[in-house]
Amino acid sequence: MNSLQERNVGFLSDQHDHGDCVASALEDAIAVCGERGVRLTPVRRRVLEIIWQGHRPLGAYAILDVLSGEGHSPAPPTVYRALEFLLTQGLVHRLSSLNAYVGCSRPGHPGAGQFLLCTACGTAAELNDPGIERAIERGAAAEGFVCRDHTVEISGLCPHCREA
Amino acid sequence: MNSLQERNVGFLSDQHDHGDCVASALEDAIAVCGERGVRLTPVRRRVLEIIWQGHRPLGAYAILDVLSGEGHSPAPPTVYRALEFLLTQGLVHRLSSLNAYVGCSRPGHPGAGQFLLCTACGTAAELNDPGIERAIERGAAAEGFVCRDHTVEISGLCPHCREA
DNA sequence: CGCGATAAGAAATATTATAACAGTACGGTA
DNA sequence: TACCGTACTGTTATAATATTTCTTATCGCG
Repeated sequence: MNSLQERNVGFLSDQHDHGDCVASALEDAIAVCGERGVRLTPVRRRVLEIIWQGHRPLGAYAILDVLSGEGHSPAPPTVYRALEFLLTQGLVHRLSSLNAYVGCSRPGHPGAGQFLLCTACGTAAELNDPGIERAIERGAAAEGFVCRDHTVEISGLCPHCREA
Repeated sequence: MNSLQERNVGFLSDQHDHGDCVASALEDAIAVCGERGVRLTPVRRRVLEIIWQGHRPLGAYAILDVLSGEGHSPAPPTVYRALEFLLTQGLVHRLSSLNAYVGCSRPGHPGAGQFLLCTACGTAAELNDPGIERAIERGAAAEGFVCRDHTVEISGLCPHCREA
């Protein structure tokens, strides 16, 4: 299995089975939480699964709707708390330009990642590009700025949509 | 005057007078709008001034509050419409990680810019770093992605706050 | 079991943003 | 100048996103 390795969430080679993708994301999450002694409770786990169902970023209320269709009808704080936990553990990312959430391609790893957001089909791909990170670090340092975190969200057309 | 040149909004050499800064931003805006045949109406102009009062990003409702304290009490759409205009004309930027707006350092120029956001004092500095832009373009291209726009918001500590 | 800590439920509300429609001011033209 | 069409603003209502607060339940552990 690919425990704790980088999951492919790019555009170029996503010929994988989607169910597998969710399943392995979940395995990683269980492993990460186990190691850290934090609890991947049913709600948190279910929210993570829902987020991993697609490569499309999901809003908190979209997640809420899915949960509601399943019998539970939790209130917003339940979802936001689950998301906060998942963010803290590095299992999901928040895309602030979309107010939406996606699974993290490197569960449990630190670092922010960069995102390619297709405006046509709505998919998101995560990069962890050292070149971009270096350039940012360098640009910040030139201003005497100490970098703690970054948001890099690139919108445009994915390889599939640019042709259509 | 510095008509249409790049305004310094960095941390390193902001020893300028703040009133001048607002005034010259306004001059630039008037020039840009004049050239383009679009109207910098009183509301739009006032919103732009309010945004330029500080290096701190301002939320739409904060702008609304300032306007309310001045006798007008416009409703939210008035402010959002002014902001939309200013965004379209390249006179302000929106920081999506903060849901807030700042003046653009290169009024009227295309391009997204990158932002250094100090979590301690709340100031924002704009970069237009070709190195970062190249790295992003390159990273996107490697995934076959066509870049249309980008959001780069770096949070951390500015030179003043890192010492304190 | 019983205790302390962590998580979830529930209600209300805050914050950010937009839709829809009515009225007003502006700029061009005759 | 009077008219007309467009662009701008006012107003009301509401949507979408997120948080506060307090209560109740569950978990892990001694």
